[in-house]
Amino acid sequence: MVETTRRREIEDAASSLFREHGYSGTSVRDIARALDIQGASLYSHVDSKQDVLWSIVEGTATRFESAADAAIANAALIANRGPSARLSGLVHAHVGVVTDDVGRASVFVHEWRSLGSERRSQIARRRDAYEARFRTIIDDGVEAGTFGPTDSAVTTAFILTALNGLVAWYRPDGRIDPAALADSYANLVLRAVMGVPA
Amino acid sequence: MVETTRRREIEDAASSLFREHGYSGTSVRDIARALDIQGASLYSHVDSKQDVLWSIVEGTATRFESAADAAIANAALIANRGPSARLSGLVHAHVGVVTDDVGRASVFVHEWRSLGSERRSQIARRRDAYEARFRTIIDDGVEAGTFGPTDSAVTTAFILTALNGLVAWYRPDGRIDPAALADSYANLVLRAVMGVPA
DNA sequence: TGCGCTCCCTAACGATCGTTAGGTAAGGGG
DNA sequence: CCCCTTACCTAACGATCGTTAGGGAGCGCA
Repeated sequence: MVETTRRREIEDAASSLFREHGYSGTSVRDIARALDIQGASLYSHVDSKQDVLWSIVEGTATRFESAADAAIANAALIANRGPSARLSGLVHAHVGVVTDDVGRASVFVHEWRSLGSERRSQIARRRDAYEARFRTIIDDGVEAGTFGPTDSAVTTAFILTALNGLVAWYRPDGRIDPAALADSYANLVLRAVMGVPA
Repeated sequence: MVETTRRREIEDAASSLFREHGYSGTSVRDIARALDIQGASLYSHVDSKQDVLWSIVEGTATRFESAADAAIANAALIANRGPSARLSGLVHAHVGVVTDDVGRASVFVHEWRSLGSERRSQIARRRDAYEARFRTIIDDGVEAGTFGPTDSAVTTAFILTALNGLVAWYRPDGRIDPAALADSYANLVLRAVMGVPA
């Protein structure tokens, strides 16, 4: 029930199981088996299965928000950075959070639907606010003429789903360096929003 | 057990339930309730719950493949179409399949992991082949100098996850016309792959 | 009229689900 | 030495899971 090392191990095991089989495809006994204990023993550390999901989702949401905050603060520090640099910063931040812990990021992206309705709508609101950061920058860029004219809602959705799609294929033991990946993704995103189409 | 109208109604109901709650989050009795019959009555039309999932996934895989085939055949017909036009055709085809039936497309994208291992790996193979069509065109474009230099594996993953991300937010009753959406997405993809970064 | 076919029913099966109750063994601090 | 805490156990609960068995109502065709 308290925050211990064991609690983190439980959430780590749950993250990779939730990622692979989904929340409802994973039983409490599955999580316990990954830790070599009995299903009922989990309840010494955890209030409920929902409680575990919530910890993972809430914590990851906060990590995304903090990373975006830092990126924006950093852009403000180096004064007068344009929409391109700010968008690039957001992309780097987002990719960084994903590559830092793909399991938890994947659960955040896909399994928040399994939350109870109050918590689910809280996450939905925070997601909308997060998405608005991207859309605002895009609107700014379009207005300034830095970016080509677009439907900013569609463009934002395109970009964010592409970023979140990382959780579907990124593997930390793969051949791709996280920093290089963030650069590639930032370039793809920037080219997509900049002017002059085909 | 045979292909009837009822069978299609079952798969339609199952698609939207699988989309909303996932395969293992949806019970046979849930599907039946959507059709106002008893859970056990489904088994007059269906061999198993897995059978329903397989029909949806397999059928949708075929629709994606056919649409891509048609797009490529069309590009070959109008001789000498370059990588840009061919990539644009693939994007239009993909978006068309998604907007045509978001429920089934969503199940295809997310729930194929719930298939048994033989069927799951069959779908994985067909997905790889489908993805290769995109990557081949991108490689061609890079070689021809039409597209900017990139890691084509990363770029392909970026594009395909962005396209598949449509199932997360597209609503057929929304304000967005499917044809206009396909155009927007094709433009975003083309700009992303074309040269001259930020 | 009667036969078969389609569609759906109730009842029940064994398994598994999340969760609770109550107990035990080990270790550290008074 | 005793006590408290931490970490785990076994056993069991009621609910729900996918699925099967067997039967009945309605319709079309002989």
